[in-house]
Formats: sequence, structure tokens, C-alpha cells
Amino acid sequence: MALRHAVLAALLDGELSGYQLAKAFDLGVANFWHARPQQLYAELTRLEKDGLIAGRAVVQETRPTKRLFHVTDAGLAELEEFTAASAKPSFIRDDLLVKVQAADHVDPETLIARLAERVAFAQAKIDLFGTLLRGMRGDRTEEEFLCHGRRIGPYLTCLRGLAFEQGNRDWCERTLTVLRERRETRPPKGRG
Amino acid sequence: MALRHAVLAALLDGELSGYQLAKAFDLGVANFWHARPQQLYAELTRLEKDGLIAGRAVVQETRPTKRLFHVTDAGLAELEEFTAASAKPSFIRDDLLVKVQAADHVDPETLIARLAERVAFAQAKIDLFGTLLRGMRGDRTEEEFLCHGRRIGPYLTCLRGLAFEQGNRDWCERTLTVLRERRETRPPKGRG
DNA sequence: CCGCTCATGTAACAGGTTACATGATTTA
DNA sequence: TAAATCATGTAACCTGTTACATGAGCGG
Repeated sequence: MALRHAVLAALLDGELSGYQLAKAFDLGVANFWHARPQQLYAELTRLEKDGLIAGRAVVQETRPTKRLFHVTDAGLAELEEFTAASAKPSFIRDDLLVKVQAADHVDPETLIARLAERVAFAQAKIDLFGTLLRGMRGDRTEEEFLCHGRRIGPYLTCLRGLAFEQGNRDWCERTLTVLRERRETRPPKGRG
Repeated sequence: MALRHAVLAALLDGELSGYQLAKAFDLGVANFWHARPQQLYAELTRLEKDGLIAGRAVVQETRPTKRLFHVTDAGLAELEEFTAASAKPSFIRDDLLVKVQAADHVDPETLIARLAERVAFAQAKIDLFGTLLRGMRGDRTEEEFLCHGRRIGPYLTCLRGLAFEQGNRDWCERTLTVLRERRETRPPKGRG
């Protein structure tokens, strides 16, 4: 049950409502985990029941009342225990790679379209992560911030998210180049 | 249902038994998807029932009889259709990143141990992928192979797997450096 | 004789996705 | 008046993991 710990880690940055948490986990910002709002609301309920987080209701004038959650001491202990256990290796699981694996048997033009889509998506995330990183470090240099900053966890995971998307973009562009060059060298079946 | 298509894509490289497929998907070699043997046996049964793959029994002398599967025309059509649909974006979902997100609240020494483990794992996969790539391209250069090779799909996905693990290793090493430098600058609570 | 490889599964459970539901306010 | 944002969930379904089961040969 790792979503549990992902939620705890996210709540370390300050009190959040389910809605705010859902936005952070859902909308591309998910730099260390990804989850749907429904999962998060369910997990928050369970975490509170188990005493790992505590919530307080905040009544608002124009908006519905929301509940802000924070991690309890028991929650911190749970995180510490989780960190002590060795992490499972993470594997790639990507629709696009399945499609490229079949590259020699499917229409290259279709594949080229899919790769171009992914390049655009990756670039958008790269820009987003860049903005987030700049926001976190303020006017300090990265080196300065990582050495002396107070809260570097989110910055470090954001760096991984950035590198991941750069890897996606670069690989897609390389693959696009290869497919386009082959298109010129070896024309599609039925015409050559 | 994407495992379905991952299995189809894997079977394009030639006839495989459930056992061989399981090894390819399970033992770290999984450069474009990952699945447990139990999942694969179940999926093969379903794929055959739906006519997307066909199997033939091969009786062996010393070993139990095995079934070798290949993709049918219907299977190829299914893959073509799958490729035409736009791929879902892939997200990071990694225990280790959750732990690093909580870096400012857990014991740095524990975290350092986890990161070192991951570096070793990533390096092992990097070496493995390097060997696989060399095996696929033979004595040709990568450029030569990608331009004129007959089956480049597996090579391209392997390149992505390689880059992913290099990204893991580099990020872990960067993070290790940061944590170790901070250890010297800001001693742990309770001693300083 | 012990453990590994080949070869294939079943059953129970945990985790994740999709669809649906509600209801107020603000913005175009 | 249509759509987006705030705010929270339920129910059904699909996917993935863990544990267990079987049985033969091969290497140390």
C-alpha cells in the first residue's frame, strides 16, 4: 500500500484539503506519484481512521466547508518505517513503448503521430517543472538551495520528474528521426 | 487492457512459450513493459480464445510439453488499431521518490542506504541493456543498424530502458551527494 | 538429497480506473 | 447559459500481486 505513504509525504509540506491534494497528484504536477481524486479521498478517510493524519474543518463563506489534513506523530513514525524498508525497483510501463516495440509491423505514419504527441506533452511538463523549481529555490542558485534550503525533498523529486520528461522527449525525437529517415530510404510496402 | 498489446508486441519477435515470455517480462529485461508470469499465462489463454494468437504444442523428450505462440492476422490488426489510438501519458510511480519527498523529515542515513541500493540496481540494468543492444546490432554501428536493420522496434525500446536507468542512476548519485554534503554542514538533530 | 530450471496453472486479495452523483459559485 | 472551479464522495469494474500447487529432470 504505497499510495498511503505518498499521501503522507505530500502532506508534510503543510495542511491540504482533499481537493488541493487531488490537484497536486492529478494534473501533471505529480512528480513523485500519481493518483486519481477518488483514490485520494478514500485514502484520506483511511489515514484519518488509522490516526496517521488529523483533519480540521474550515468553514468558508462562498465555498463549501473543507477539511485540511496534517500528518500526526504516528504518521511520521509510519513514514520513517516505510523509508527503512528497501524500495521496490520501478519499471517502465508505457503504452507508447509497446507501440514502438511493434514498429516493424505497424504503419510508421501512425507511430510518428503518436511520438509527436508525446514530445509535445513532455515539453509542456518540462516547462512546468522548470517553473516549479524556480519557484522553490527563489533567487538562490540550485547549489546554494540544495546545500542550505530548509525543504529540499520536493525539489529533489521535481528534479527527477524533470529528467524523466527530458528523457521522454529526447528519446521520442531520436525515434522520430530514425523513422523519418527510414521512410525516405525504404518506402512503405505496396509502393516500392 | 494494455498487457494484451504488450504480449502481442513481444510475440512479434518470434514464437515463444509462456515460460520464455515470462522470463522476458519478469527478469529485469522488461524494457517496455513488466508483468508477472501468472498474468502472462492468463493473458495468453485469453488472447488465444479471442483468436489474436495461435499456439502449437511442442513435445519434448526430457522437458514437459510446451506451447509456442505466434500472432495471427487478427492480432496484427488489433495492434494496428491500438497504435492508432493516442497513447496515455506515462507517470512516475516510485517508492524511492516518495521516500525522497519526505527527505526533510526522515533519517538521512536510512535514505542514503536506499539511494545506494538503487544506484547498484540501475547500474546492473544499464550493463544488461548495453549487452542486449550490442547483441542486436552485431558489428554494425548504431546509426547503421537503425537506418537499415530489419527489426528495430526492440532496439528502440531498449534504448529507452537504458536512458531511464541512466536517469535513475544519475539522479540517485546527485541526491546522494546533496544528502552527504548536508550531513557535514548540518549535523543530525540530538547531537548538534 | 537439495535446490534450480523447465512448464503451467488456480485462488484470494490488494490496488487502481471509470462512471456516476451532488450542489454552490464564479467566469466567459 | 454554458463551462470551469470548489468540494466531496459511492459503486462497479478491471488490473496486478501474493501465495499456493504440481511434477519431471539436471547439477553439485
